[in-house]
Amino acid sequence: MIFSSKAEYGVRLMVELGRQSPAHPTSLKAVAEAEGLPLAYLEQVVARLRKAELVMSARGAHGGYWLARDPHDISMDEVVQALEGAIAPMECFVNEHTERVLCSHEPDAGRGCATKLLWTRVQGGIIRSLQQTTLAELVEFSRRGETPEPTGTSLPVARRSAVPAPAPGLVPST
Amino acid sequence: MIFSSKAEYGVRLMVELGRQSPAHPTSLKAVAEAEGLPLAYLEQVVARLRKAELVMSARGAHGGYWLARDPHDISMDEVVQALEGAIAPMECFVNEHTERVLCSHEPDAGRGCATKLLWTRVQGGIIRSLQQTTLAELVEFSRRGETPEPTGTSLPVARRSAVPAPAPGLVPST
DNA sequence: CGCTTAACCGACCGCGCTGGTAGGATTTGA
DNA sequence: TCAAATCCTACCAGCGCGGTCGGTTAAGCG
Repeated sequence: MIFSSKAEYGVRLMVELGRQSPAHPTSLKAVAEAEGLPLAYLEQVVARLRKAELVMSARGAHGGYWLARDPHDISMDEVVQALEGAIAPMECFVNEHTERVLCSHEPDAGRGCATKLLWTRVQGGIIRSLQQTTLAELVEFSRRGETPEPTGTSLPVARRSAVPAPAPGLVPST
Repeated sequence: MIFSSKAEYGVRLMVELGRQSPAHPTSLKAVAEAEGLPLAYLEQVVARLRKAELVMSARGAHGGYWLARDPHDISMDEVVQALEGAIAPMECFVNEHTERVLCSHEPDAGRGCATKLLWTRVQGGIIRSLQQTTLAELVEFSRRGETPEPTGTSLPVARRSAVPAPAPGLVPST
């Protein structure tokens, strides 16, 4: 799997906060009950969002969390990165050293590294998808149960068939 | 990380086979030595490619492996899928049931699932990147050490700046 | 025929990460 | 002073990853 539960829970938490008015803080307990998630684990998740300054917090009774910025100004690549760490297709993209997998992705002897080309394209595809989605979109989507534009923030959609359909048979083996 | 070493090794193996003339089989040992990979582990990797009918094999002395099809007709999403299994951002995309992470991605009560929208877009981004890359491209890239078109199979490249640069600061925390 | 090469197969295994839980300390409002 | 909440650290079981090992079968060669 590409993303861990931290990403799932964290995004849901952000959406939940986005659904609230930013005036009053929302307690984690409320979110945990609304989404059916373990409270103690949510604490770890929200800590990452706080360190990334995506949410703010108030302690004590009637404390809680709220979005640090307008949902329209929060792109999901920030959120996912805060939760998951670096978005990289292979280990060597983030840790040049200290890795197990044998990887000669350095530009060795002028010969191009074919796999690095591939992974770089994939990384670009992922990051673009995340950057083009704002938290506001997800909040709105969670309100209506309907399908908005399938991709892109507010780009001229038009050519829907350019996307070759999210893979016809992409959930088979293993 | 998104991909495991199986993907890395498997893709390298496919590129290596693509560099050979398809007439005579290449032994795993030769590939292992050329790429500096553990032979015994490569066996497991190539077994997946064989089951997916991407490579063919001959046993016995002077046996080995070769590509089952022309590199131009092999898109990398087939290869990666054979190696990694389903390309899914979250567990529930592949196993509707039998999962640990709490995930209510079913269309529950008409309310849209915001995270599923996001993960679907990401999945689309990945799969598009993989589909648009052919093995032939990687083989050619491994011959010349130079950078060809940064993305797209053989599309009119032109607008390179359409890609918002593979993330400026996307390798920080964790 | 026997030797060598190499594909094929299945069992095993250490390590690190994931997905939590437990318990407490601190801050704030009532 | 009590309750509600954030905050922080430590701990833990399970399992997937990245291999290794040993053996079997099949084909070429002298």
